[in-house]
Amino acid sequence: MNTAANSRIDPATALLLDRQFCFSVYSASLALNKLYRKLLRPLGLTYPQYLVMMVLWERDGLTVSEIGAQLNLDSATLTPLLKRLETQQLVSRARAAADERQVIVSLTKAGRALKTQAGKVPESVLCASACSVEELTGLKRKLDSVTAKIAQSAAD
Amino acid sequence: MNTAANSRIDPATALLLDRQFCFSVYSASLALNKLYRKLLRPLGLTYPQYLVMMVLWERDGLTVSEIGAQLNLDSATLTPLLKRLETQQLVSRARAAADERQVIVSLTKAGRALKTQAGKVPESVLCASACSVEELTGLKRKLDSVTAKIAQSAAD
DNA sequence: TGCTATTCAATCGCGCACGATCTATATTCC
DNA sequence: GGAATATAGATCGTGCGCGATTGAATAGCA
Repeated sequence: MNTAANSRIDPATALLLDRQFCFSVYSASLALNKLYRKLLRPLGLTYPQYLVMMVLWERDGLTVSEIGAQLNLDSATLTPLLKRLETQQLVSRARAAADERQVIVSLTKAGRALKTQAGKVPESVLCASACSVEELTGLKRKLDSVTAKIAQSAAD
Repeated sequence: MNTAANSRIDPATALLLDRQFCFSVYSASLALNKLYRKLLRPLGLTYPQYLVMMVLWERDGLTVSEIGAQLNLDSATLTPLLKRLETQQLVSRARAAADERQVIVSLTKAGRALKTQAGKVPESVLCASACSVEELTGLKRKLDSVTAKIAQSAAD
């Protein structure tokens, strides 16, 4: 299907072309991170911490694995992050009674309260992008489909 | 222009919408990183190291700042990374005679030789994406334009 | 010329990501 | 019930990113 297109690539320019798309994603990610750093500083959150909080705002009392499944992160990343949120009194962690292997992560009152403060963040980001919701949605869909393919290739 | 669209956003769904686009970029970046980790393992490089090598393959003998300008990275990130490349004997670092503040980064013979080995990487990534060059180019262009806006907002 | 301001790289501290390993609990199957 | 297996989290080591600071070299200017 795209074999014709692929096979026509000049190896010399490929080292540039390749850099362009992947590097774009890489740069976009770093730029977003910087923007979020600025926007989230008042809340005392990093972007990954904000992601975890969003997951919990949507549904409280999840296990570490359940959070990880939504964010594609494993316990090696989440455990320390959750401990930091716990130190900030935004969440509490407790072993599940039914299955002592699991740790249930729950929002504290302060954690729930933070949701209100976070309300302005999405609008700020949207505004910073100078894009319409439709544009971003379209871009997201395409990006997601590429990510799915990439993730599959990375897996095996 | 998109003010109308922006002002119509329901704050409750915004916390989801927002996550969708930015989270897509974030996830794409992590997924690409994992793919590159696999592809670059034989070369002994990480993705950021590979980026630096690509910059040098294109033009050798740059200063740390010049490399940083192309990759949007500063010396706090690059200095340790370059030291690791130096340890691997892929680059050498030397203070510039003309301006002792600058450090010139040069490819070693092994560093230059690595370019050949890296030749297959871009094709592998393109293949993994299951996209045509045209699709990726289009996606890149849109992403870059958003990134430029985001970076500007993050700056001030 | 001398003094200040700027620039460049290095360093420090912190927080991700993640491959690999470890421990404790739960499940399975005999 | 008990041994083998599987699962959930925690831990360890390494490598980014980056805000903030430092130290050295240069540029600029009175």
